[in-house]
Amino acid sequence: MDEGESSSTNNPSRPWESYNTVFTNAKAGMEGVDKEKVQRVVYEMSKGSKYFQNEERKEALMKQKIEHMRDRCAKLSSSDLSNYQKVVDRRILELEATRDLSRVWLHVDMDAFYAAVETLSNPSLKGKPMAVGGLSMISTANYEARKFGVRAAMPGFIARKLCPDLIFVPVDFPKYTHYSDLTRNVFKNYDPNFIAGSLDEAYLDITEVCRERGLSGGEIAEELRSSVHSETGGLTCSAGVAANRLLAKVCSDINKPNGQFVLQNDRSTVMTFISSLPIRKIGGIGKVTEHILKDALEIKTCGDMVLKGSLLYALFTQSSADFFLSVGLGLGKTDTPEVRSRKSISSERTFAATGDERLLYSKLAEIAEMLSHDMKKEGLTARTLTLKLKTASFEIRSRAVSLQRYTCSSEDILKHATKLLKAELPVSIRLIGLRMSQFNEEARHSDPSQGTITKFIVQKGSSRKNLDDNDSFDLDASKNCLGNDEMLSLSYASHETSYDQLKDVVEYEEQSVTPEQECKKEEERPQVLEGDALLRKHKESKSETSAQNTEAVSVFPQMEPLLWVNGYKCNLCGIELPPSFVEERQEHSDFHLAQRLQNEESGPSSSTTPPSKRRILGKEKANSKPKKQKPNQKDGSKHIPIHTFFTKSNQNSNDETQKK
DNA sequence: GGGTTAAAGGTGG
DNA sequence: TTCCACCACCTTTAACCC
Repeated sequence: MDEGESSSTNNPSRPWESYNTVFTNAKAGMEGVDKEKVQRVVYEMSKGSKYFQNEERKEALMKQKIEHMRDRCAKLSSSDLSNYQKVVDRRILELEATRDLSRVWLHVDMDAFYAAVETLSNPSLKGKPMAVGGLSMISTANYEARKFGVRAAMPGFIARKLCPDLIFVPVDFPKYTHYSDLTRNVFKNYDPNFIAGSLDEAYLDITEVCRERGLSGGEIAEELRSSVHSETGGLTCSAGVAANRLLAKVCSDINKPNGQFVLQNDRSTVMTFISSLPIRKIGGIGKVTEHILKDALEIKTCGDMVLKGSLLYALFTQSSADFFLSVGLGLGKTDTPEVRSRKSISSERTFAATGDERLLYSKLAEIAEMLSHDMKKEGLTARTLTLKLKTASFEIRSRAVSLQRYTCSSEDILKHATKLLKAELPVSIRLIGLRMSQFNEEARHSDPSQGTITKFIVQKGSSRKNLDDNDSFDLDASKNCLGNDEMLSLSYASHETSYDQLKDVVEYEEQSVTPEQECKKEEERPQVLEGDALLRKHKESKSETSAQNTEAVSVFPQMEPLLWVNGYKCNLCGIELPPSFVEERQEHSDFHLAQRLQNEESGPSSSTTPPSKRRILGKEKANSKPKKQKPNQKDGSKHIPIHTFFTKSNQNSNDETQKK
């Protein structure tokens, strides 16, 4: 048994054979590669590194998982299995009933897209091995480079070892976006509602086009590919045509590059095709799942998934088993889904591993700034912040917190990210990432293409209703920045974030501000301008010249002065506007004036007084103390659950058999 | 008990 | 000589809340 498994042939003289790298797998474009050489080079260059050690750790974990699954498998009685088989039989009938062979789907995939675009704009690269990316990581390699075993997601230094003449070209996203747009212009002629998977691939429902023009799916694919070639000035793509998207995607890979494959829409053709297809060809089945299915259940082809359905339903969750079974039947999505909007936005950076807290905090500040910038660009506010860390030993940690308000301000992000990071120290880190999720859906549809945030505020400010709506983007943006007293110290620090300031913020908060207090403070604040320490300070020193770090650019009569802190940040709402944005600054001043006038006109109880919604939000999280006290992970004995992904909890499996 | 949140992990481009 | 990215999606589990 298991002769074919590299993981189980442990030949001490050829240790690389057991190193499970993803760089020699069954993906396209690697035919004729000396796989053993690639494997050996990758192994030699990786051996002993921290990365390698982590890979070994993960490998061991996976083996444990497989062992665990084998155990459970062995414990299944024949009556368990026959019960599960009944479940499978029923599910097969249900799934068969959903089979739709009436649609024609086409999957287009550009060939070595980034590399091809670079060659187009620099023809001297033609015929030479080339990779887009850098020494740390490459994004794409052209087909000349692939002959050496160089491929996407391979570290550049290994790629150069495999192919010493490899030419590195830096990534140029705007260029790829331009060419991607050209291809999409072609796609929409065939399906205006096509689904863009990424810059270089798309799914098209060509059912109607085929019918209207009396052409086959294959003929349409030929025409489309030729059109892409001419419209882009020479880029080639591959296509797959089949009854659903899952199959079409598999098919587009078959005759890559610059080819296509058509799978006829009849059940027996589909079943023949799928039954012998290696499971790894299916999108969603990666290295780990492949390994588990092969080594624990001896499932190698999609056909095996149907044959061993009872095991799948016994050992995996319902949704995983359903997925596997539908794959085995050659089923896939045939509808055109609603336009999906993003669920999260993130930014992360890798750097030389360090445990230096100052350095880490300053990296964190940079990333918070980048993330905030991206969010503002897209007009997004969100309320769940996740800190991601990769330790020097490549262990990934994530820590999340849900905030009381939607925000996109770098100060808010940094404040909470700092708290999360602080709890992890001391630790040596090589990557920090920040992600924001749980978007404010009401605000996200606002037009992010506006010139400035100020303009946006002014526009919306013309409507009282909008002004009073606490969930609208404008007020959130300003209130977020007005938030808490302690945040002001951050505002000052934001240009040049100082470790000591950050530290103070965190310590101050922990000592004196509970979430409940934060809520209360918000409710007590009758209007935007009050309850703010900095403002009070300004009131006291109204007649004096501005403080050292501030610059008065506009003073309204009978009103607190509008100051630009550090020369660029509004002290009333925290919005950032460089001095050169003269017009925008004037508009911004007008906005605050208008708001003040409105407040005076309608009395202190109206306008921006927090209504019920905000209170609910506050209440929701009023007791959001650290929910669980995670076991201390700094002692090196970090617990990692073994039977997590995909596996059902052990003790339930028998009960469930009974139930069914 | 059902819904929500946090944490971890897999996948793909 | 150097020594493995960045981003977004999804699923699962456990803990917690009402």
